[in-house]
Order: sequence, then C-alpha cells, then structure tokens
Amino acid sequence: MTRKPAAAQQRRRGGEVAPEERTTALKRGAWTPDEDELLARAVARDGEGQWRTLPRRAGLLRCGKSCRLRWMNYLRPDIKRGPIAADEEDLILRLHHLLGNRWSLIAGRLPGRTDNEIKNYWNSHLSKKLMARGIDPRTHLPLAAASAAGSSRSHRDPEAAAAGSASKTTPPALEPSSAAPAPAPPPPAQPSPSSGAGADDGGGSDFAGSMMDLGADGLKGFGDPFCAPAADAALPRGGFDLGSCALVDDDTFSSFLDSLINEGHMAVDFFGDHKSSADGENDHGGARA
DNA sequence: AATGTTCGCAACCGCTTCCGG
DNA sequence: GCCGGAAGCGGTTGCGAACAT
Repeated sequence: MTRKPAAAQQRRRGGEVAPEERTTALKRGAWTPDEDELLARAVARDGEGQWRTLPRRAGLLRCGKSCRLRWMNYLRPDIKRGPIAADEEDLILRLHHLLGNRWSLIAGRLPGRTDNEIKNYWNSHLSKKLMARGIDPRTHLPLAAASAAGSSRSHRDPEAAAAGSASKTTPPALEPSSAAPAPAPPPPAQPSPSSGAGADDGGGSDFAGSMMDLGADGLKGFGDPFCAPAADAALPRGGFDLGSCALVDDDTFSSFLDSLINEGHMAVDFFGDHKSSADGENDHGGARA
C-alpha cells in the first residue's frame, strides 16, 4: 500500500490537550517536511535527549514528546525502510514468544526497526497469521481456550476477537482465559501489565533490565540458565530478584537471548512454512519509504 | 463509476519508571 | 526518603489508501 505523503494528515483527532499545549498553541498531527528538517537539524546539532526543550531550540511548535516520537520512529538515520524480511519476521515471532508485548525490547534485536513499526506489524500481520493457524497471538498457545472469553476490546483489534480484552486495566496474560493456559508448556511471556513495560527504560538494549521484568516464569520454560528455582517466589508484578540470579550484564543477557533465539527448543515453529508464506504475502510494509 | 469497507501507518494518550534536587 | 519533572513504553485511534461490492 502506498502511503500518504507526510503532510496529508494535517488534521488529526482533537483529543485532550496536554498541559504544555494549553499555554502555547502547539501543532499536532502529521509532520511536514519542513518540521522534519528542523527536528533533524536540532538533533544533529545538540544530540538526542533534552526533548522537553528541543522544540524551542529547534524552532518547532511541537511538544517534546512528539519530537522524540518523530525522531525515534521516523527520522533517525539508522532506521531501516522497507518490508519486514522473513528472517526478521521469524525473529519477531520468537522474541514475542519470549518477551510478550515488549516492543521496545523486540525492536532492540532488530537493527533499524522501531518498536512502533514492530507493534504495528504484529497487530496487522503476525497476530492474524497466528490466529489463522489457530494460535493465540498473545499466549502462543492454541486458541481454543482463549476464544471462550471473547469480549472484544476494539473493533479494530485482531487479537481481541479471539483472545479477549487487552485493555490496560486487564492485563491480557493475567486474564483467566489466558492466564491459566495449559500447565506444561512455556508460559506466555507476558509478565506484567502494559505499563510494566516501562521497567526497562534502557530502551531496547537493557536486557538485564528486561530479565527483571520477564519474571522467572517467563524463563523457566527455556532452561532458566541464570535464575535460581525459587527466584520467582512472591515477587510483585512478575519480577524476580536479580540478586538471586547469577546474572547479569547486558552482554550476558544478550548472549542468553541469542542462544534462546537460535536454539532449537526455543524455536517453536509457529509457521512451519511461514517463510514461504511470508514471501507470498509480502505486501506488507513496504510502504513507508 | 460510485460507494462502502478494510487495512496499514503515524501519531497521540495515559501510565510507569528513572533521576536529580 | 520524598517529590517533581523528564523520559520511555505500550495501547489506542484517526485518517488516507487500497480493495471489494
């Protein structure tokens, strides 16, 4: 699908106005090429960070949050354009199985891809593929159990219809329907509510941090090489005590993750033929360049 | 050809976590 | 230790394009 030009979406929804926007009329909606250039120039000059003050320095009538998002998801020079390749798709699937909706962590393993892009790709392509094959996209388990719950969250959400609500107030993996999947297989690595996400603020690279959020349950099924058996005892929000593990720096975790990704037992073969089917269906993505 | 529906992406929102004072 | 601001994250939604009828 060819995408609209950047300026096409001039007027977007008129939601609530952020506090900082009430005082100065900040612009919203689609970014124009001129704005992009101002932003890119400012970041090139001053570096990333200081998003709050960047708009002023750059001469932009945008909030810092919006500038950061635009830079991270669109303007960064290392962003890779074009369709998600089959191997990337495969990696996303495996990482999602391992990490759940930790888009920033997943993106951290896919050079040039952004969390937003991966999230969108997951919601629009991969979750549908999984469902078409009778697999719950969130739990990576057979759909049968999850489908009973079936309350829909959003008419657009492909997962909702089959797997129930994923609203912020109802963490998907903790819902009865999906929280009590078959006892044996690796748990749906969906360790905490949506907001649990923030726990690893190091961005995609803080894998030690991600370990903490993963929770022991999320690792046991994979051989649990770092974590003591009792590590998950009564820890809130699914986290576990790093102190009880023989961990862990980012490199170590990164290697660990690599081994999980590459190793056979982790590689649940969601799509036995998914590479070929992905090739066939590869209308996705494309569009952005 | 016109109209309706679905799809995909970019952007926004609310929340959590981090960090410095 | 507490508090407030900044940054980051995941979920959600608006909108144009593509597709179907």
